[in-house]
Amino acid sequence: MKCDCELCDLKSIFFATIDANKVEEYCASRSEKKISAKQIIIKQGDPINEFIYLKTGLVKLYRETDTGSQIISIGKPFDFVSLLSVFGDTKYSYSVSAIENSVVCILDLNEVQKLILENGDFALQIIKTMNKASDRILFNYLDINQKRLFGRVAHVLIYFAEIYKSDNYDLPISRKEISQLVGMSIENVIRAISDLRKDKIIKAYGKNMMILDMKRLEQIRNFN
Amino acid sequence: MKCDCELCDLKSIFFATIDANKVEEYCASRSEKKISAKQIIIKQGDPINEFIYLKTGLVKLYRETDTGSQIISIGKPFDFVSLLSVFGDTKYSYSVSAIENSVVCILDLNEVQKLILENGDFALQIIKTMNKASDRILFNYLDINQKRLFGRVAHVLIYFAEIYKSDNYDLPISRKEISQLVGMSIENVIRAISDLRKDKIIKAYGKNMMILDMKRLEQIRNFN
DNA sequence: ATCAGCTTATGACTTATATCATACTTTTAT
DNA sequence: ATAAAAGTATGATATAAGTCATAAGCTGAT
Repeated sequence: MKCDCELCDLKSIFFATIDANKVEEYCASRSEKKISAKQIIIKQGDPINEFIYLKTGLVKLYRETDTGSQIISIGKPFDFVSLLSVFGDTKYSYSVSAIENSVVCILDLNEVQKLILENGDFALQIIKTMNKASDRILFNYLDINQKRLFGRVAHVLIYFAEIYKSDNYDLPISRKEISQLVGMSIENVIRAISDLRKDKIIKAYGKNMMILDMKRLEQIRNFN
Repeated sequence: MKCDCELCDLKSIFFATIDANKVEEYCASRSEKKISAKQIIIKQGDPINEFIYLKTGLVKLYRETDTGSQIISIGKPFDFVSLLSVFGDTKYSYSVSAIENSVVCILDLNEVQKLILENGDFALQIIKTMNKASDRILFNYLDINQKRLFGRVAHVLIYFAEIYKSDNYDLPISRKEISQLVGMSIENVIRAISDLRKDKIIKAYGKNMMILDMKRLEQIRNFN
């Protein structure tokens, strides 16, 4: 199997840090797995022995708590989905499931560790990439937490508009999942979406989402 | 300057991964800096060119936002205080200041990077340590966010009891800082502490904090 | 084709938290 | 030593969010 993803961070790191002939070797050792929407990729409590990143699709990182499910982050193509605790723990403390049909690339964790041990350039690049990624998750969380209901919902709607690079897209997650992502009750999330619709800031029909007034939506995100 | 901290993670990593004669070299190249309480160690926006960890004392990692100051985490001895974004960004996106008189160890970031490039064992250990540390910050944050006012305040009081390994300690931070740490208003944090005192779960006089009924406080943390 | 179960939706009501006002205490600066 | 500023404290009130109840619309399994 060849590494043929144009934008793959890991491939970029491979090519930037490993001899060309060895790259093939690593690329060949990886495996690809198709995951259909709603299927689980990583289960909280499972032993960590793979290094997984997302090739195409969309996934959610979440954890089960006494009070329900809490979504930690949405994983986009080329995100390291096994990012959290992959090198720091032996068991996953969170789950990952596909919210769209997805393809993940799977490398043996030992192989990646061996590469880190043997190749300093690779190690440094991995550190940089992971550091950046975990920062993004944390600061995104800190940002959301500063906001109130409407700001949080607006944040999510704009977030997906950026992922899909369009103001008209199909929401990949349910209202309930939005509520788990922003930490508000499902009823209030639905109400907020309804109100935004009534104010003609969005057009929302079921999963279909159309942002009619991005300026105002951004204001709501920034000031609510 | 020698590395003489019994529990220093970095020293442990040095000794576990570097030739004994080279360890001395790295230990010598580091510098120690005394920071008195309330002094700033890292300022949001500053360029990142040092790798800093805490030798003694206590620090807070925080960031300034439109709505005020948000405390991200409390740094304990041997925590990497420049953990976030140190390898992933060029400028600090948060500040660090001492909440007790502290001593930090400072290494040149280039030296650490060189070490990562040259020494795979060192690289892997650093990745593991940092991965673990940033996980702890994120999951602590996720935990707090599941709780309501009383649970959050109880969480903080128990947190410091664990740091000081005692049920009777002086709070290193003000009520206001607790409010910035748990994301609730200062008045309600004060009220919660007052109520816990009235219920004889704690004895709080100014900064002095004495946990009288740890069982109940833990219950409050876990179920509120 | 139909029923069960989930999602979306909305209203009524409750509760948690924020905000405002005020007072007293402690710390800091001059 | 004293004034100013910051921290602690508490009550009253406003507001945001949660919860409960109910219903209509989808979706998936049999």
